[in-house]
Order: sequence, then structure tokens, then C-alpha cells
Amino acid sequence: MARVRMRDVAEHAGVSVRTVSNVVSGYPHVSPETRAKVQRSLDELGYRMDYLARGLRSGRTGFIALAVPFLAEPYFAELAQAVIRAAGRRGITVLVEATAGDSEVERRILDGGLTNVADGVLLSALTVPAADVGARTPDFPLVMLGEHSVGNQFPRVGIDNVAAARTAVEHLVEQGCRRIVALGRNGSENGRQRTEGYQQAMAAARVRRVNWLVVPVEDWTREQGYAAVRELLEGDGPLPDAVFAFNDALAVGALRALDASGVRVPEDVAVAGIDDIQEAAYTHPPLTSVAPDLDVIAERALALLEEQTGRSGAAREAGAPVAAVQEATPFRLVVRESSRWRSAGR
Amino acid sequence: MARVRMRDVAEHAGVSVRTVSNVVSGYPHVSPETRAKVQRSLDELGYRMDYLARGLRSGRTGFIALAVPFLAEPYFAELAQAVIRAAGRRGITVLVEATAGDSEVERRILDGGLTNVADGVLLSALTVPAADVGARTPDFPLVMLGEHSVGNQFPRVGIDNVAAARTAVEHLVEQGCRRIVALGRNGSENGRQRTEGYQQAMAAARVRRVNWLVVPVEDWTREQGYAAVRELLEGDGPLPDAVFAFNDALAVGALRALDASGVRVPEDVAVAGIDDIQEAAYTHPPLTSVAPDLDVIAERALALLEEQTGRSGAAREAGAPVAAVQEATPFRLVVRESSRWRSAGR
DNA sequence: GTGATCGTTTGCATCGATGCAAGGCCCGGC
DNA sequence: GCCGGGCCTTGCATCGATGCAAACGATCAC
Repeated sequence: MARVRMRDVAEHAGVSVRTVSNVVSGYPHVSPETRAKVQRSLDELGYRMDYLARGLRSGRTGFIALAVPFLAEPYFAELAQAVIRAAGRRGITVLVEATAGDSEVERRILDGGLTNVADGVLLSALTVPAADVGARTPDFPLVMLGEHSVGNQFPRVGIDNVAAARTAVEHLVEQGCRRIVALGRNGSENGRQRTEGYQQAMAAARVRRVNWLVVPVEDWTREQGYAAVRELLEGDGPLPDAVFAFNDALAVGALRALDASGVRVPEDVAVAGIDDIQEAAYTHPPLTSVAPDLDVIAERALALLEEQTGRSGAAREAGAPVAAVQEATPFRLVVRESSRWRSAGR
Repeated sequence: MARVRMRDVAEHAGVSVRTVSNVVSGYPHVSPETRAKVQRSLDELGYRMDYLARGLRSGRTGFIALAVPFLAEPYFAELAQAVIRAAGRRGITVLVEATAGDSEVERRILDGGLTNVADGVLLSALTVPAADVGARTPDFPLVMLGEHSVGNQFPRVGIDNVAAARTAVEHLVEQGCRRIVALGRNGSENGRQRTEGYQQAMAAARVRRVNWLVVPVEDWTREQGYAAVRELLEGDGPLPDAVFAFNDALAVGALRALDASGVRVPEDVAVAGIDDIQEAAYTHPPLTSVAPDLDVIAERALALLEEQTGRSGAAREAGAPVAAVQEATPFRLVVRESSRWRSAGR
């Protein structure tokens, strides 16, 4: 059984190919009888659109690309899930690409490596794209997720990193913590901003400088969180009374390291993270975390893409430079055991 | 700057479009000078293939589709990552679809809903496809991942579920456990097989029937694992001395429930799972698990797809019925704290 | 009754690449 | 010197759908 094309349907229904196309695409000026007749043939023959052909002709494919560093990182997996769900509601299919945090790959994407197949690109970049690439305006719809671009020249959707970090640290301070370690500074812009949020909260709480400590890591992974805290515990500095991890993966690693060293959480050290990945509710003890609303992020990102598509859209032309909207999405603090210091009866 | 097409490159290089195509696709009979000249124009103009156009003409798109129930489930996220990596090595792009475990969606996929855009489909189905669909031979390359299809009529790659479950339970028995709960039976074929592996191991160890217990769940999630164990602990039956969870998500939920109830692991109850998700190394205590080799699964699945592509391939014709290879991939038991019963000094 | 308007349907060209097979060229063999 | 064959290169048709605009008949206003 070969493929069923519009031509086959047209013959079967006794109308022209164009009319079939009109029915399929929901063109309004089709008589009810014709529509019904065509619909019957459509069903009977089991017609399915060839998206490639349509994409070639119309310039729209119905795909968007989502590029994340590592799909296996829970945060990105959950983000991808939210994007796929939101896209599904709009009849859009998502092409997921894993950049492995390779800036070369990210550059290729920014350079348009996916534009033929995707109507737009959602990029969740780890490394900040090189400035020379960043300087150009891409000739296709692009929205950054979470990470700011150089000079903020691309639209971006995500939580306010500074505020999110500040919220977490303020909470730790409220629990009575003073010597709070910020875990996770690295080369990324997000790392810089979360560091700044930490500093703002520490300053606002008038915590003495001697108690400030920012610990660098390479990646925001469980391994790195584990290793960094392990090292911290083995050092001869005074123990912290809280760890603020820049994301939950780091926090999970930190929890494991503390557990392995017999340090009690939250009695000895409180812990908080950012992302509120599903895993966070199942750690020992359950992890306090700042929860971004992934559904909102996905929805807003798609809306911004569509806005751009409307302009540069089908013609595949570079439209007027898109205002680089920086959209901050809501987040909330989810308090769990890992930071219930006083209530833990210290 | 509009798109650069082959025609533009051809004009720039002073050759025909066909010759450009020959250079791009690596056709061998092109003179070195011509090749160099075309290559220069290619680079200079920044040509990028339009995969849609090629796909339309040649019938091959360079995409494969990967359908998993939930991308946010760690196992599937890690599997997807492995598939994307393996596909990348072959120059193939992966289209990830989330079926949400909806058998209707899975049926649509089996029915060919993705064939236009994808050269082949990797389906990791949760629900067993309805028999009427399963009875047909699909007219496109398809490989099942992990889950058996009805009657095994599709090629399938994955671990031997019975053996994997048996291995885990045998290990628990070796640790001295007898009253071992199997956690996770549900409607799935995988659930059935893992139950069977459990039963085989229990029988082989001559464990008295009174100690056998299979606990059903709806999904293999942390939530369900938590709820099921919670209920078990609140019941009036004798406590188990081990929990064998059908996957790690369930195990994580079980660990949390045990922790919350003050049951010590592994001193009071040993726990083991299947999948060896990254999270497993960071639970409290670290989780013993059966680790499938995802890279092998991904590689073999792609190889099987390519075999089928070779036959039904470009012509989009239904080839000879493909032998429904059932390929069992290697796995190994990773022993961690959660099951080190004796060594824990009970 | 006639021309304008609207709703419905159609034919043709086209998107950008590749399949196919022919055509030109150069070489060596007889 | 002519012919066969291999190596390069090319032109044309084509994949399956949609953009465009014309054609058609029916309805409407004057």
C-alpha cells in the first residue's frame, strides 16, 4: 500500500487537488457538500499530510527546535516536557537537540543550522555564545530560555535569576542561618546572576563578610555538588550552617556529601536549591527549592516565537529587528525539610 | 539576506546545479578542481542544505523519531540522550515525541503518523498497542525499545526483563533477605516479565510462598512507589525485609516512604531497583540497581532501523516482512548501600 | 436586463533538491 | 583512424503540497 497523496483523494472524491487542499487546511469558502464528500474520501483512504512537501512550499514546517545542553539533566528534561506539551496544544512538533554544552554546537544553531527544518528555535544555552555571533541578528525566530544572551539582543524567557537566588538566601537567613555557602559559580551568566542574588541577600541581612563564601564548580551536576561539598567539609575552615546551591542537581550532590560525612540536614546545615525538579521532593531530607513555572515559560516562549514568525515568517525574510523582550516568569519558593532549621528543633 | 540555494552556488561557481549536488552529497566522480571550486563557493556563500527539499525528493529525511511516554522520567530522558548521541554519530537528527503513555497516541505512531518526516521510528511504548494495530506490519522502519509488542512481531531492543528482575532478586536473597516485596506490577508487558523474574528467583531460592508479595501500582513513578510502600507499612501484615522495585523511580519513592516512617535502609529493609538512573547514586542510601547499557541499546536500535531502511527505504514501499529480531542487550548489577545488608552489620 | 459582487472551484507554476539517463570528452586498443 | 568505454558534467522531470489568480456560476443592485 503506497502512500496516499492529495491527488489520490482528489480523484476518489471527484474534485481537484486544490479543493482537497482547501478542505484539509480549513479554507472557509468550501461548500458543505463538497467538504463532506472530500472528508469522506480523506477518511476512507486514510490520507495523512506530507509535512515535508507542505513545508517546502509554504515555508512553514510545523516544527520548532528545542536545544538544551543535556537532556538527561532533570531540569532540562522537565523543561523539554513542558515545551512539548505546550507545542502539542498548538499543533506544533518539537525537534529536540542536545548541544552537550558545546559552544560550537550552540553557535551553529544560532547561525541558523536548524532553520530549514524548524520554524523557530528555542535555545537553552549553557555557554554564552561568542560575541561575534551574538552581535548578529538571526534571520529566523529565536527565543532564549533561561540564559541571557550577550547584550540581551535576543528575546528571552525565564525567571529573574537574581531575584530567585535572593529569595532562596533570604529564606535561609530567616531560618537563622548566617554562614551560608553559595555553591555553583561558574562561567555562565546565570551563575553570575545567582551569585549576585546571593550577595544582595547577604548584604541586606547584614551578614558579616567573613561568613560569605562562594564556591565555584565546573558544571551544575550532582557530581560537582558532591565533590565541592566534600572538599569543603575536609577543609579546615569553619563549617557553614547552610548551603545555597545554584540548582537542584548541585543540591542533591551536596546532600549526598553531607549525608556521607554524617552531617545532619537541616540540624547542622540547611540546604536549598533552584529548579524544584521532581527529584527534589524525594531527597533525604526533601529539598527546599525555588520553583520556576515551566508551563508558563514554555507558553510564553512559544508565544514569542509566534510573534516573530508572523514577521519574518513564511517568506523566510529577515523582518524588522525584533525587540529583544526580556520576559521574567513567575517562581515560588517551595519549603521542605532541608531548610526547616528551627522547626527541626535545633 | 535570503536563503542560499544550490542554484546560487552553481551560478557563483559557474557549474550546474547538479554538479553542486554531486559535490555536496559526496558523489565520487567529480574532478578535484571542480570539487574545490564548488567547495569554495559553498563556503563563501554559506550554503546550508534544505533538508525538507531533499527529503521530499529522495524519500529520506535524515530524521528518526523517538517516542517515549514521558521525557521528564529520568530513565526516558537518559535513554533519549543516548539515542540522540548515537544518532548524532551517524549524522541523524532525532525528533522526540512524548506520548504521555496514551495508547491512542502510540497507536497513531504505529499507524504511521510520523512516517512522512522520519525515516524510522523508535517506540518506547508504555501500553501494549491494541492487538488490531499490532497485527499489521507497518510499512516503515520501526523498532521497539524496551517493551515487547504483542506477538513480538516488531523488532525490539532491550534488556531481558525476566533475567534482569531475577538478577536483582537473587542479589537480595544473597544478602539474606527472604520476605521480598515485588513493587510495580501493572498492566504492562514489562511489569509481567519483571514479576516473572521475581517469581523465578523466589522459587529457585525456595522461599516459602507466604513470603511472596507482589504489590501493584498504576505508574512506575516516585509518587506511586511512595504511596504503595506507605500503605504497606501502615497495613498489619509483617514487615518485608526487602523491596524489589520494578524501576528506580518506584525505588526512590519507596526509599522516601521508608525514611519517612523511620525504617532504616538497608538495616531493616533492603531496596533494589532497575534502570540505574543517575539519581540512583545519590539517594539515601545510594540505590542498588540493575543497569542496562543505554549506549548499546541506542546503537543496536539504530542499526536495526538502518537494516529496515535498506529494504523498505527510499521507495517508501513495504518491503519483505522484517524478521522480528528480539535483541537482548547486556546489563549489570550495580550494588550500592541500599542492599548491603550483612555488610551493614545487622 | 446588465454589470458588479461574492462564493466556490480550478489550473498552473513553484518551493529546492535529487533520480535518471544522456552527452561530451579523453583515453587506449585494434 | 575509428570505435568502445570510463570519467565528468549536465538537463529535465519529479517528489507532494500550496500561492496565486483566473474562471465559473449565482446572487444582487440599479
